[in-house]
Amino acid sequence: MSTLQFYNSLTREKEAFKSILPGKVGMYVCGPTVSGESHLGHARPFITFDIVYRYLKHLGYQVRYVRNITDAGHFEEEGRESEDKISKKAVLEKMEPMELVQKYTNLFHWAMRAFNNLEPSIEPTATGHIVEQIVMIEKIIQDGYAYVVNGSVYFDVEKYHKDFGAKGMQYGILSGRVLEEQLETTRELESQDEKRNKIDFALWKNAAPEHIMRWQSPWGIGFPGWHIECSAMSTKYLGEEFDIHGGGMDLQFPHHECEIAQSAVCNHKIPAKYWLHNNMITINGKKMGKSYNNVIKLSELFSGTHEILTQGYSPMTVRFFILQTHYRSTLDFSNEALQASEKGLKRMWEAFSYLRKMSLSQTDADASNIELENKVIGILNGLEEDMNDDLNTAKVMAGLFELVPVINSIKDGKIDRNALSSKTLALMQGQFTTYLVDIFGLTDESKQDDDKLTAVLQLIGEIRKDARSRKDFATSDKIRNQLLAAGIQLKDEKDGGMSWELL
RNA sequence: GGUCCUGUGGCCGAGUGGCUAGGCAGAGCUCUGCAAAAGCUUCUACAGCGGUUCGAAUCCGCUCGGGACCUCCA
Repeated sequence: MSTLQFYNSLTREKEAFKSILPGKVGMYVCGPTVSGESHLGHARPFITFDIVYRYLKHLGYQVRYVRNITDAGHFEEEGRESEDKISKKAVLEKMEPMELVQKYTNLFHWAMRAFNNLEPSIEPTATGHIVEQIVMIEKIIQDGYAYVVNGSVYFDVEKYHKDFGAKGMQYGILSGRVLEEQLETTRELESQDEKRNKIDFALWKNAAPEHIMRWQSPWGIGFPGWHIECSAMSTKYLGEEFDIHGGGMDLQFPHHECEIAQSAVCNHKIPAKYWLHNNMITINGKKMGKSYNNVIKLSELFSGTHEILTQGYSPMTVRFFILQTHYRSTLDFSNEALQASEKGLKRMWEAFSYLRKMSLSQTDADASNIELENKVIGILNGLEEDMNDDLNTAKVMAGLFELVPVINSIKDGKIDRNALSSKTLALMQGQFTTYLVDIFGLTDESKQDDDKLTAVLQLIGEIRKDARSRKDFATSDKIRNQLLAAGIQLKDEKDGGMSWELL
């Protein structure tokens, strides 16, 4: 029996996972900023952590999964025009900011459902937790690690680093950055610097009159800084110290580093034990991002309406594509790669469909092919080990694929049904279901055919069968070709039967 | 410029000292009236150079290439 291991960004090594409370896990994952439509890049963390969530549940843990919605505007970098990207776009689109946020939240949820991601236990919004954030900021000010300037509040990174570094919580502990170097290398920013130090970050930002998203605070009217919401909400719902904090690698610095500093001041401890970061999806080797102008929105991805795409890719194809790679590797997007996933998934799913419907004999006869039996059992038992090894979904998938020819050969009669014992066949059914359905969250995407269509096709199938038995291939081919043109593909099975697929 | 990661066959992508990844594509064969599907077989690898070792894709060094973060970002 292997045990679950995670690569912990905090310690930079693989560690055995042990929950703080036996049997219970608290997990916080940074959610989307709903100022725009979700894109392909968003698919990765939310599918990755959906797998983490599903796997922990599979292992029997009771998991509280918190994933926030960032719906409060974040300011841009100091030195640029100070603006809130949500409110800016709201003006452009002539919408209420909350209306805009709601629209993109809905779209995000639509995409998550399409991917068959389980809903988090709690999905808190930043705007719904302004009070908690203000309380936290007040505490940080009280303790002397933040200062107020012109209605804004900034975190004093240098003071924090000096005091908490002595307690083993230095600024840079997560990202491996050395503060002294940061102080030297941080770029010179233009003008109006209210901050004592360039690396200080905002906890609260004074809102200019034209700024639409605004709240009353002890320091005037403004809005929260871009890291405090996660600290406030994770503490509220998971406690001062919880098990897992997840997100994309790009959030490691500064976002998660700042979260640690804020929480450390308030709670005197690093908020999470295990920090998990998924790697990026790249397009032609470049990270996808707003600033690269190569963003494929999820709606475009599914429909194929983007100039990079030669066709649309279904949510399950995308999910499968992501699972075929380890989550800490970069994943390069291309039409070729997605088409490979589409075909691979189809083959896997068809084998699985046959396997799950296979009725097993009740007898306990031994396998007639011991070698094959042992090979199959070896692969099936190895899946858990691969999954426990920092969620090596790619390797699990490879193991399952090795069994596909076995299943198909049984189906085609090329391998005798008795080659494997019923016990092993049952194990195979169980493991395929567990991994593909329960843990990987894959679903059947084949178009549903209704009863009437089934009856019609059965009739047509019989007519065609008669024609074939008379060697009237002109008729049988006409039936097959015309149905294909109508989007129904007929397949003659080995056993003389016929199956069809709606294209 | 600083910090870090990475370079596997036509494409995607596991693997971290000796043992096969896997998917897709290509080729051949089998089955089939034909097709589709499926099965079997098969080809093209570990960026380059040097070192450590009985043995390296895997460890070390250098060279070259790619990327991430340092700024909103999944």
